[in-house]
This record gives sequence, structure tokens and C-alpha cells, in this order.
Amino acid sequence: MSRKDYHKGNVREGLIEAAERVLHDEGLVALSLRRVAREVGVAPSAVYNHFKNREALLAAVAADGYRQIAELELAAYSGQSKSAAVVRGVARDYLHFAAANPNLYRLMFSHDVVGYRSDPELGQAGDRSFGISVDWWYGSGSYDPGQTALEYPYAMSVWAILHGLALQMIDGLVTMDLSKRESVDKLADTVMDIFLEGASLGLVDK
Amino acid sequence: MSRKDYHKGNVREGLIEAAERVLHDEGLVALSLRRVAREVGVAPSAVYNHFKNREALLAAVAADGYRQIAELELAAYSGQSKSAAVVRGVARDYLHFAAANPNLYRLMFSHDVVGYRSDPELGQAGDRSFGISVDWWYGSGSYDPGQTALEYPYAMSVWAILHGLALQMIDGLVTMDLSKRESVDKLADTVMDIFLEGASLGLVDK
DNA sequence: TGTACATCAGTGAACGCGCGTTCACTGATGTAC
DNA sequence: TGTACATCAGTGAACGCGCGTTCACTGATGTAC
Repeated sequence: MSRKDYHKGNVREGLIEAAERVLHDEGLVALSLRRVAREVGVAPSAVYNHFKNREALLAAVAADGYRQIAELELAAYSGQSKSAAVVRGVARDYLHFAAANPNLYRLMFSHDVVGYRSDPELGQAGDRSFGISVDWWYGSGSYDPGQTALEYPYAMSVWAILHGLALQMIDGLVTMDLSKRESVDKLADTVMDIFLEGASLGLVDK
Repeated sequence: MSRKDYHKGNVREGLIEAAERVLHDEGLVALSLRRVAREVGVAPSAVYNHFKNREALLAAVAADGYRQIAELELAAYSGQSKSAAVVRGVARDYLHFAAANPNLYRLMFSHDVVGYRSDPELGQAGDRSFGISVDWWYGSGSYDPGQTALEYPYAMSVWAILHGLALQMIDGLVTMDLSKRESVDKLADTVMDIFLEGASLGLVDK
């Protein structure tokens, strides 16, 4: 057993990266603790030095996903005026993220991780991503994690429609080519048009 | 082995009912082929006389869910004028269904069943529920299952926002009491207001 | 500067588990003549 | 009306599987004196 077999120092990060890779390429069913350990070249039991159990490892991966969404929102929202164009941009980015990481996106909202929704890391990452949207709609500093999402109806509604759209898209409920940017853009634009202008426009006696 | 042990005649229905019960009460993780067989009082292998495999059994359960949604839509849409009030009503009913059957709702869109999306029974049940909505928005007989959902942007958008909302609700992303009708109604109303009137109203420079 | 020792982060063997599925089988039922 | 027989719908034993987790362990590292 050579010196470098111990205290590799980056096993935790390695586990998360391996988990993300396996999740991306083969889906949640393939994402077992043993598989991830194998990928990193470590005994299954070694994982317990870094995570309480399998669910905690999944939660760390999910938290990473929320952080990516937060980054994307920050880039699209920060310093931008409250125009419909910004919302359209966020919608596109959001859907592109989901299209590029369908399994990660599903995991983020999966019940396999729901026990950790109150876990500091995952909970905070989730709150932050919603908070960025709230602050844009209602003014910087508006977001209070103690409030229910319904207190911020605009932010809540955008999230709802994006979430539904993302899942329909990655679950194959809309016939389209997920890998084509233009297809994803078109989906986002079409639906966000209606969302921004109001579905009543499609009704006879609005 | 008594006479009634053979040709019970309703084993298939029994399996589906048992599966729905287990799913409702204990979730998808508990929903194994062996468990369902046990509930019905039949050998695990007997299930294969009625379903190709576990996934096919799940697909049958999911199809049943779609049929319930179709019924609910039919009741709310049929013969109704194209008014916002009807949309609001459907939204409430849709969310009530998801709130009452969270595990079933999740299964309907789960990847554990996605291999059967093209299965006649499940696929048709799904198409029908979307078709009812399409026919209301675009006129009776408008729906063509061969078209992509994007061809019907209004129906698609309502479905997206309801789907997202339902999942956020049952996945605990909105702080609320799922068992209270008024809470669910309020969630539906708040978000559908924005959806129907247009989110641009919340923007400064709309 | 050495040394004793606590702690950290690994190992690998073992556990029990329930699962989906296959198999050869058999009794009950329905049908053709 | 009987009878031969195909088919249907069960049985129960067995398969191999990979899983999450626990355990006693040990070598490497860092720290106190």
C-alpha cells in the first residue's frame, strides 16, 4: 500500500464529481454509493468518512445543481432592468440547463433527496436560487427564506412555468430535439410569450 | 388447493388496485412486483400472466392516473365557454388531484415508466388528457396526436404551469398544508391570476 | 529535535436484504368432435 | 353426452444480483511537549 493511497485529499470532491458524471451519463438508477466509490478507486466504506450515507452524497450533488442555477440567474438578472426581455433570457438559460443536465435536474427535485431539503447545504442552495429571482422581481433584499413562496407570486409563477416546462421537455412530453439550441429556444419563447402577455388573450370572452 | 385458488378472474384488476394502494400509502420505492403480488395473495410469478414485467404493471397504474385527469378535465371543460373562469376551475381540480395522489402523480411522469410512453395504453391515455385541453382551446376536433404539443401553445402553456405547480406543491417546495382545500385553491388562484392576466403586469417597463 | 500519541482516512471482508425474473410444474377450464 | 386435449392461470423453489451499511483494522499525518 503506497503512500499516496492515504490522504489523497480530494476524495470528497472526487466523489461528487464522479457522482455527477455517472448521473449525467447513466441516470439516477446507476448512481449507487458503491458505483461512485468504484469510480474514484476507493473502498465503499471510505465514502462514510465524507458523507453520512448515500442520500447525503446525492444531496451534495443536488446542491451543486442549485448553485449552477443560481449562477445562471445571477448572470441574467443582476443589474438588469425589469423588462420582459430579461425574463425571456432567464427562461432560455433555465431550459438550456435542464436540457444539458436532465438527470441532475430531476435529482434536484427528487424524493431521493427530499429528506435533505432541510439540510443546510441543500436547503440554502435552493433558497438562494429562488431568492435571486425574488430580489429581481420585488427589489433587492426582498427575499426572506422564512416566508412561503406564495408571498412572491411573480417569482413563484415564473418558477412554476419554467419547472413544468423543463420537466415536460426532458421527460419527452414535447416532441423535439433536446440537443438543438434553437428548439429549446423556440419552446421557451413560445410559452413565455403567453406567460408574459397573459393566456386570456387566447380566450373568446376574456 | 381449493377451486377458488384458480382462475380468480380479477387478478389483473386486483394487482392494479393493490399497486395503487401501495403507491398511495407508501410511495414508489415500496411498489415492487413482489409486494403487489403479496398484497393480492398470489405468487410473484403469477404477475407475469398479466403483465410483461414490473414496468408494464407500473405503466397500467400510470395510465389509470391519466384517465382520472382526463375525467376531471372533461367535467370542467366540456360544453363550457372559453372563459378564464373555466381555466381557473381546471387549475384547482388539477392541483387537487395532485395533492390527493402525490405518488401517483409523480409516477405518471416518472422515468420508471417512460419506456412505456409509446405503449398503446399509457400513450393514448396521456394523449387523451392533453387532447381534451387542446380541443377546448382550439375548438373541438383540433387535436392531432401526431403533432407536437408546441402546435397548441395555449394548451401547452397551461399544462406547463399546472405541471410545475403541482410538482412544487407535492414536493414540498411551497410551504403549505396540502390537505387543506383552501390552501390548494389559493395557490392555484394566485398563480393562475398572473398566468391569465400576464406576468408583464409585474414589470416596470412592460 | 525527537518522540509519544491522538486523529484522520483509508482497507476489505462480511452482513442481510429484497428484488426481478425464470423454470418446470399442475390443476381447472373450455372446446372440438 | 362424454371424452380427449389444448390452453389458461396458477404454484413454489431457485437464480444471481448489487445494494447500503457495519466492523475491526491499520498506516499516515499532525501535534504537544
